[in-house]
Amino acid sequence: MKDYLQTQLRHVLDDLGDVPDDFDVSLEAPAREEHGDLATNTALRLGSILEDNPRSIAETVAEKLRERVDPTRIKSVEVAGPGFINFRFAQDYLFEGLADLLAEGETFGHSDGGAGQSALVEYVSANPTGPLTVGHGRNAVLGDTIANLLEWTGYDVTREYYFNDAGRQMRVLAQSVRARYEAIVSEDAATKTITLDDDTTVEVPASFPEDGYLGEYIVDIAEQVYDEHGASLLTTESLGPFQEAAEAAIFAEIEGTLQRLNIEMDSYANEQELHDDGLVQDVIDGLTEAGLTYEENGALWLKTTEFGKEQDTVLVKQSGEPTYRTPDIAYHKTKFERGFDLMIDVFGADHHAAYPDVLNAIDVLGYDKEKVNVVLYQFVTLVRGDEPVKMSTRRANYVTLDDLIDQVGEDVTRFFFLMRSPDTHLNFDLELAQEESEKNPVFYLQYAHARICSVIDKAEEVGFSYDEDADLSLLTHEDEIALMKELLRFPRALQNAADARAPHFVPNYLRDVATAFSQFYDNCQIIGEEDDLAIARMHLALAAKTVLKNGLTVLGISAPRSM
RNA sequence: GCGCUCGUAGCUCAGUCGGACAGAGCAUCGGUUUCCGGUACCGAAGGCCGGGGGUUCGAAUCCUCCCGAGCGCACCA
Repeated sequence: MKDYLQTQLRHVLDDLGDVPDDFDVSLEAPAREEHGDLATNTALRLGSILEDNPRSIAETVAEKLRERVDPTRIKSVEVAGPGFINFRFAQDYLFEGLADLLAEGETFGHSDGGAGQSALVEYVSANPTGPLTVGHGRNAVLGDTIANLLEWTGYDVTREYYFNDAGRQMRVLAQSVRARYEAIVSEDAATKTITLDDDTTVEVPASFPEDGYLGEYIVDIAEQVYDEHGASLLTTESLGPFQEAAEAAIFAEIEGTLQRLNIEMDSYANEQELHDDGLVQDVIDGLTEAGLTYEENGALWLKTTEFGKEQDTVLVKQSGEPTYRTPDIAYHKTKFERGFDLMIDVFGADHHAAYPDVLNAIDVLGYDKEKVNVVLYQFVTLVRGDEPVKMSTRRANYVTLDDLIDQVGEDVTRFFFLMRSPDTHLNFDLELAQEESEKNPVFYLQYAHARICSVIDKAEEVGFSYDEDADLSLLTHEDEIALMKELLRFPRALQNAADARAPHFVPNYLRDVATAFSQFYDNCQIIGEEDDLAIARMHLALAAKTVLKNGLTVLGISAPRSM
C-alpha cells in the first residue's frame, strides 16, 4: 500500500513540474487516529522548494490524487493542518489483507527485500575460557534474532561463531588446568597465595599462572584429564593435552547453553586455522605492500594514524606473535572471499575502539567495508537487589548465563535481552526478574496467544470451523478494524527491525498487537453471535494468533497454547 | 585529555525519514465480571525530553557548547 501511494504521488509530482527528480517522497503512519492511516509531508517540504504556500500545494496535489487513486484501496485523501495529506484505507483493502494473511499462515510476515543475497551474522564469539556470562547472553540473543530477521526478509543467512584459540588466553587456560592437575597428582604439592583486584586472596598450586582462571570448572577439567591419563602427563612439557581437554569441555558447555536459548550455529571459525592456512601472513604482507606498516622496537606496527587514530597499533608483537587484531583482519577477509553480500558483527561496547582498525585494513586490502555492519550493544549490569554483581571471567563469583536461565527461564531471558535497544545499558535485577517475572511483558504476549488458542478451540467445539469463503466484510466494529490494521503492519515491522538491526522493534510491535486483540476480545463476542459474524470474528482471532506466533518465533520465544 | 554510547513520567524504557496535543509497562489511585481464560480491560494522576545556543515552516530527533553516567583509548581479547 505504501509503495502504491508512493508511486501515485510520484506521478502527480511529475505532472506538477518544477519538482526535482531526486525529491524523496515519504509516507508515514501518523501517530493519531484522526490523521488517517498514512500521511505525507510532501507539500510541506515542497513549500520552500516551489516557493509557494504548502497548504495550497497540498490542495492541488490532493485533488490530482483523488482522480488517480483506486477507490477500492483508498477511501479518502484529505489535506490537514499546515499541509499534510492524509490517506484513509478503504475497508475492502483490509478484508483482502486479512484473507491473504490467513492464507499465508505461518509464513505471513516474510518479505523479499534481501532475496538472492547472502548474509553472514557473526555472534557470541566468546573464547572458550569459561562458561558464557550474562554479557555473552545479550550478544547471543541479539545476533540470533538479527539472523532470524534477515531470514524473514529474504536473506540466505549463515550464523557463525569465531574464537581465538591461538593466543595467550588459551595458553593461560591450559596452564591453569595443568597446575590443578599437578595438585591432584601430588596432593602435598606446594601452594601459593594470589591477591585479587578486590584485595581478597586465594590459595592456588605453586605452578598456577599469575593471571590464571580461578573458576571451579578448571578443577573439574583437571580431574577429567587425570581420570583419562592418570599421572602420565606430569612428565610431558606440552600444554597441548590440557588445552584440548579444556577447549572441548568448555565448548560442550557453551553449546549446551546456546541450545537452551534456541541458538544453533551453522559454522565455527577459529584463529588457529587462519595461521595454519597462511592467511594471517597474507594480511601482514598485504598491509606492508600497501605501505601501511613499519617496524619499531622489534614489533610490526600498523599506521592507524592514517585512518585518523591518535596512535599506531601493533600488528605483530616483539615476541613474533600477532596481536588479536591481525587474525581478526584475516578472518574478515575470509568472509569476503566466501562471497557474502552482507556481514554483520555483533560486539560489546568494549570493542568499539578496535573494529575500525579491522574495517580500515579490509578497505586497504581492496574490499568493500560498507558490506560489514557492526552492531554494538552496551553492557549488561547485573544487580541482585542493590548489590552489583561482578562479572569477571577470571573470578569464580560471576553469574553465568546458565544460572540466569535457571532462574528466569529461556523465554524471559531472550525477551529481556531483546526488548531494549542495543544502545542502552541493560540493568538486570535478578531479584526482580525472579520475584516479579509474572509481570514481564513476555507473559502478556504469551497469555494473549494462549487465550486465542482457547477461544478458537471453544468456537470449534460449538461447531464453527475455518472457511476461506468466510464473509470478512462483517468485521466493521472499531476494535475489529483497529486489530486488522495492526496485524497487517507485521511484515513492515519485521522489515524495519531487520533494516535497522533493531530487534527491539518486534517486542514493541507485538505488545501493540496483544493490546489490540485484548480490546477486540473485550468488546466483540464470538460464541453467541450470529453464525456469519461469529465465523468472521473467529478468523480475525486466528489471524491475531498467527501474527503473535510468527512474531514470537522470530524472537526465538515459545508461543504456548496454554499457560 | 581524546573517542564511542546514553540522559525522555517516581522506576524501567519506546519514540523508525525532522512532523500534527510527548508514548508504554511497572508502581499509585479509581472503575469494569449473568458472557469465549480478569495473568484481562477502561479511566485518573504523573513531563522544562539533562542545560544553553543554533539550523528549520516545524526539533526529543540535526549542528554546537556545557553538565552528568557507562565503556574504551595495551606488544590483553
